[in-house]
Amino acid sequence: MSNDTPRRDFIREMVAEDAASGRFGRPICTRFPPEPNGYPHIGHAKSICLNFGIAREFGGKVHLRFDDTNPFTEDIKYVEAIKRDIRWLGFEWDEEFYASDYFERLYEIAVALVRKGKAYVDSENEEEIREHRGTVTVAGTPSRYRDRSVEENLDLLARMKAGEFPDGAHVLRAKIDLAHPNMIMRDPLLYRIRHATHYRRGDAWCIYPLYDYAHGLSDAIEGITHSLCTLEFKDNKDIYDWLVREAGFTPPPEQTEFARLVLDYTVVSKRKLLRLVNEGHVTGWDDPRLHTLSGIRRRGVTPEAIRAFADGVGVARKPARTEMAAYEHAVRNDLNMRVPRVLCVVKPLKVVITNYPEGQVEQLEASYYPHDVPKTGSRMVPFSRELYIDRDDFMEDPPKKFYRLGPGREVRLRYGYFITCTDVVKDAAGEVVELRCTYDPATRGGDSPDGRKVQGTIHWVSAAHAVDCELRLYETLFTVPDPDDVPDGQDFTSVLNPNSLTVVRGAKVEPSVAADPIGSRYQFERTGYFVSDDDSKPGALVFNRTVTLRDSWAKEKGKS
RNA sequence: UGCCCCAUCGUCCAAUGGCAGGACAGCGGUCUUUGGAUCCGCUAAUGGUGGUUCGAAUCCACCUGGGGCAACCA
Repeated sequence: MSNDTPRRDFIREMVAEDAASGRFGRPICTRFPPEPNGYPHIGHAKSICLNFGIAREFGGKVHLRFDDTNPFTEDIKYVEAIKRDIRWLGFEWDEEFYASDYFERLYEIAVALVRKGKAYVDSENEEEIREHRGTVTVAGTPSRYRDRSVEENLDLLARMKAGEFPDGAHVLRAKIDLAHPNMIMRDPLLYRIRHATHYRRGDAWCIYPLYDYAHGLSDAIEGITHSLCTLEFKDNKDIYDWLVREAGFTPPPEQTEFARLVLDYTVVSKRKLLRLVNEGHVTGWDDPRLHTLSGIRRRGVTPEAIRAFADGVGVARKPARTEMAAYEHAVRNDLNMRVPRVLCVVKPLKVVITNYPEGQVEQLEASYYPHDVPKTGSRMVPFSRELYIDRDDFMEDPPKKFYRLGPGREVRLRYGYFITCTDVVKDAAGEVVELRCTYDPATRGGDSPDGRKVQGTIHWVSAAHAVDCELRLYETLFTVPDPDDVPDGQDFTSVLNPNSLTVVRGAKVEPSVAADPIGSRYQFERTGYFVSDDDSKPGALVFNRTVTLRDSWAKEKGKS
């Protein structure tokens, strides 16, 4: 786990109390209950960390339960993706369950409710039911079928199950109160008819329980103690409690709500993700610009970083938005201690070292890690007469605070030599195409014996040895923190960031990385953290920028 | 408009009737063979009005503001 002394949020305090008092007479048991109809995202990660974390911290168990009660939308491919992503995050469930395995038990409970007069078959159509439910300010009115006899209800329910009726002909509803101030309690629907093939149960069933019915009872059946969900289910707690009580579960599991994670500049709803994918705004569910766990993974973020981020965000009841800076901090903080540094030139500018012997190649030792990272290792990087540096590291007419190369200036080539720019070569259009420099042979490795200081250190590669690569530079997918906060008549697609992806071809990376496997992470010194992409091939390397380095020069530039 | 939930630095989270604190961001400095990292310092908050109390961010009332609920979705 990423932390040994987890923050005591209000949920953990409650669980600690319940564990100490023995309230449930059994070990703490939580659950993660995804519906297998989409890919897990950063918001799920918070819930996973909470539920799995609590089970671990309190010596309890955690169940992975697929809430697969809607045959229209669910698919086995999503259960595989969800399992893969939970494991990637670093968690393993104690038990794996499916709500669809409880269909028989759930049906028995429904029959019992009918027998008790607590549920009835309603034969009004969808529209009538909606109308009769009333509104938030006006009470609903009972269905004309509400007072059917127990016998008739039992008969109808059995025939619904037997497949005698078409979709929509009848529903099973709890008999509570059509005037209830909580809309959820106005005789909520328990079962609907769906002649559809379920991805696990096939055609065994043609009636399917709704969320409110299946969820609480599934918790109760499994002996869940703490059922943690997001704020929007607060009103559903009434029906949750009603059902587990009517079904006779004691002590009943307790639902507690917390605020979902909302990350600035992102969207995670399945509907919106689907549109982004289908309309081609992104390349797929694992597009590195998306905050699906598959996108995050492809972007090069580690599970440890996500866990640290989730811990840092905390758990509370207040709906909140989290700044992207907090996320990026967690990512950099993790990568800083983890990945080797290598040299990569993004926009190459040729440099000829005029006093360096033609044809000579030196191998210079370059540490993989800076002095303050407790890891060791190094590789040799070739140095020769013709190099590339980044265009951004040269200015013909540099301002005072620009510490890099300019005419007549001396800088250090990282792990290399001090060089001084003597000439600037331009093409017919006046663009700088080459720099001519001299090097100081006494500064090999980057130190000058005479104690002479240079302002700047820049990265470089040897022109003849560097490997061409493609860089994919990502920015936020949206231009505004809240992509749903747009003028009337527009939606989140109107605030897509046209610069969310910049593909750089012809970048030059040092040869040491040429044969590394896909998924290898690096810091390209002074540029950012990168990971080799799934598309990367030997001879056609592709790197995703996971996150930039903090850049105080960019800030300084912005001031003027 | 009925019911429910919520309200602390710019952001996120603490303080559980007794000195409002941490993290991120920002600003300034230190250090530096990454304008990275580190280290140091600074800025910055209890939505409002009443009440209870020796004492209120905390308890109560009202107000204001934000969010959720009227799918045969979850």
